[in-house]
Amino acid sequence: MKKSRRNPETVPLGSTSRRKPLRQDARRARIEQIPKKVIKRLSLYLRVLRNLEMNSVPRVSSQSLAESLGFTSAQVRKDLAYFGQFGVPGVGYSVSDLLHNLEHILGTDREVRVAIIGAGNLGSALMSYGGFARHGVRIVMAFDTDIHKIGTERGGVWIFSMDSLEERLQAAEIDIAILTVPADVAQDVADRVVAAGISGILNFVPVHLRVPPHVRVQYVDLAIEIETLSYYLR
Amino acid sequence: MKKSRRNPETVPLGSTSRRKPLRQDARRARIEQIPKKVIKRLSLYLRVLRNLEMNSVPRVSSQSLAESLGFTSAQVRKDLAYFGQFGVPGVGYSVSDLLHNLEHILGTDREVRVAIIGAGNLGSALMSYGGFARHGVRIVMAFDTDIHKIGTERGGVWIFSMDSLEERLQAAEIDIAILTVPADVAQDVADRVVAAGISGILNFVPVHLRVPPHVRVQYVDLAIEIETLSYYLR
DNA sequence: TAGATTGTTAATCGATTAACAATC
DNA sequence: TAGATTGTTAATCGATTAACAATC
Repeated sequence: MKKSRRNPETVPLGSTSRRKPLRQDARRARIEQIPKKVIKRLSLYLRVLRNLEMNSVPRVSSQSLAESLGFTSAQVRKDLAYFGQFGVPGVGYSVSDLLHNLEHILGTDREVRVAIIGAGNLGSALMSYGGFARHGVRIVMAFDTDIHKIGTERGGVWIFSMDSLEERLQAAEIDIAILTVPADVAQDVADRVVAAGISGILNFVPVHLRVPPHVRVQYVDLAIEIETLSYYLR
Repeated sequence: MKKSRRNPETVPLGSTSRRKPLRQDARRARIEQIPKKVIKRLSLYLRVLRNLEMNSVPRVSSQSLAESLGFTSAQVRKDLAYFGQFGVPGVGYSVSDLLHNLEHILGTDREVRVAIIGAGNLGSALMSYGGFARHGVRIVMAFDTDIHKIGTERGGVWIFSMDSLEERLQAAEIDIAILTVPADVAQDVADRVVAAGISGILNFVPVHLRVPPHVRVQYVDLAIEIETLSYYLR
């Protein structure tokens, strides 16, 4: 016997009452380890959906979502299928429904609190960078060793001494640390951040960090991006 | 009959006379399309090799190269095999030989000339960012529309008017454009840059760029990195 | 020589795409 | 109803790893 493809209480497009079963799906999904590539694409879908919502577009198909990012429609549907059923056959997806569902899955429906460690060129540029706010990301504080920077602020973000790192990270309930420190201290700083209970690091330092398995590190290495491009020049 | 695994005129470790056959290999490789992931790892190997050379380490095995980056030794050997034979069985790789070979393959043995389009927070941080120089990357010029910024410099890089974009990119023989402009003009700027003959773009703007097939775009999307991390927080 | 490590093949693993019944 | 589009399975494609003969 074939199992039904949708919950019995079928809900009309635009309703939010499908949210409860989804959470369960999401939890199950998390256990069977979703590929990181899928998560990245989810975040890209979210960006498109936000644009569509801003333009008051009510519905979107996997086809058009895919086209605006250069993917295939099958990939969009497969990615979403990891987490549940969000569309209506023959109709497509409700933009605002899918948007909220994806935000919930990614955890950006609540505030994500980040701290920037190292207020050099890159660090302080990020402090003033406006692109985070609309993704529910809040830069709460920054740290540096330079006595001239400590106690000042940039883009509304205060810079504290590295001496107070652990206690402030904990008190401020920081979720993610952005590392923009010199290469020779990166591992030490990472160790301290992890010891303070942080489990997500965005690392701009060109150094491979050794961290415990529960800690996630995302690398952003500008020189390597350029070097990769360089290969393809003729 | 089995074909010999190495050139007849076997050269001792440390010699550079193996370079000529390599170029041929590299060219063949380029035709049968190397995966981009391989190119990225090549660049990571290069980083480790530079550290080893700085510490006067003469030789390295695929095993130790892999360990310092969290890869497997098989992957290191497989990646290198796309481009030729660089090691000596039972001995390993000459650090300086492999380093120079990889630089040649990636094209960072010659100067890579880049321009930064958009001298906002991020753009001007990159202008002062020191991390590029040791990779043979030279930030030659920057562009902006702000009359107050035009004619000034930052980190030794001059800011020019966007009006002169095409002619200056060409005159200065720019290889790669770094895009740090507002989202709503990103596609327009990309079109102009491409029309000026640029075929490599490093894009910091959270917008999917539509470019001709010969143009390579690398995306660096900070908000998406954070959103991806956010998913993994508990 | 004995031990170590490469380059390469085959086996495995994982991700993408095509295709289509189910559904609106 | 006819047309459109989903969710999902199976087929394809690609990337990683294990294993080992060849080599130093």
